[in-house]
Amino acid sequence: MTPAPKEPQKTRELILSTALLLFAERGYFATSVQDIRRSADISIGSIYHHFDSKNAIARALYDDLLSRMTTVTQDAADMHTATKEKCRSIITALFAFSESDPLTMHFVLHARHREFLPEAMPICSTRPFELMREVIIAGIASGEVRQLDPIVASAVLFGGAVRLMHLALDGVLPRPIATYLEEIVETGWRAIAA
Amino acid sequence: MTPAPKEPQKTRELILSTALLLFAERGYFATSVQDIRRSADISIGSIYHHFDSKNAIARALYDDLLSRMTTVTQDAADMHTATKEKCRSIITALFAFSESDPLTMHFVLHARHREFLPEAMPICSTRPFELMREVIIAGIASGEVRQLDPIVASAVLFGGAVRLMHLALDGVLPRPIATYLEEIVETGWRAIAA
DNA sequence: GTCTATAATTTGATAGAC
DNA sequence: GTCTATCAAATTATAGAC
Repeated sequence: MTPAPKEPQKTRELILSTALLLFAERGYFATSVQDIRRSADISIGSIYHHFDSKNAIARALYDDLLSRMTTVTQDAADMHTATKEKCRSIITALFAFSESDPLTMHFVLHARHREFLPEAMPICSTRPFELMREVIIAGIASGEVRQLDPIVASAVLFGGAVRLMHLALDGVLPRPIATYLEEIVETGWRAIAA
Repeated sequence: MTPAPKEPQKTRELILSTALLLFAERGYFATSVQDIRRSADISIGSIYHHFDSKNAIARALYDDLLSRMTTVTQDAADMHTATKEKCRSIITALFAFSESDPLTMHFVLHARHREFLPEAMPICSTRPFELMREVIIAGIASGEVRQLDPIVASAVLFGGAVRLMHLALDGVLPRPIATYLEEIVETGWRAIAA
């Protein structure tokens, strides 16, 4: 049978979504290009037509997810003026993200990006995590947050939330992560509130 | 020149320490048995004499580090009776561990063990992390800790500390991790104290 | 733009001498 | 217990027809 020519953009998307699924499930190194080919039901040639290498697929995924996470975090912070509300909003957005797109969040939180993208910064030095620290620093400046090392304050408040997301993605949370939202925000905030 | 026969235990240790170094540096999949051979300056045959497979090396490392972390955590908790002191003691021990043996801690915190040890539990379900939750649960029962979901309380207190260890291992902490000890314990405790 | 076929390497692992 | 030599399979990537 003749191969049905598909729209080019669709194939590219298919490769990316298939790769994300497999990378999240087994990790980058345990996923071969053959695995992607098989799962997506396309040919090796097609994959290499759209991407230079397996690494380029991971890079495209990484760039995309980082820009999406940055947008989500930035928008969440911009929705409010009070520091506590900014923090709640960010955590809400992250929890929502991790429920609506668990594969992407899994790839963000669990993948050792530097193992296959050597020039990638540690995830905690990327823009979304910087934004969280900036919110805390502004909160300290305005007197809403205690005089703490911003690194410590971030670690407790957002680190606690991130930890919950890890647990959720590992499948060891008894309830949906959204149900922990209020408690984690209130508990974390109590730690750092002025 | 004739190969100098070494004590068997020494070779085994050498293989393990070399593998730990490489696994921590590049990850399990990015490290080949050839890499281990080259780094340890021994032969392939010697490696396969001591271990059945590359996987068996990782398993041995994993079992060892888990039992050491369990001992450290258990001992730290047993040194005190008050919940806050137990928590401080555990975090102190973990920080010390991560400074005295950063490679092992890196392997614990960063490695995606389930990628290469399919039957391994998520790291947060292992004994050391269970112990931390048990301390919190006992603290709630005794009235030292507020009536919180123990998962949330653990995430904020110990998750904050674990987050700092991640930052330290990623090399983005400006000061030695030990200098953050007091602040992270006091801040985390404030979140969950009754 | 998609395909099949295959090249070039590298991988984990084994055999057998010493 | 350590070594060298080697295997079979899998890997990433390319070539070239359609």
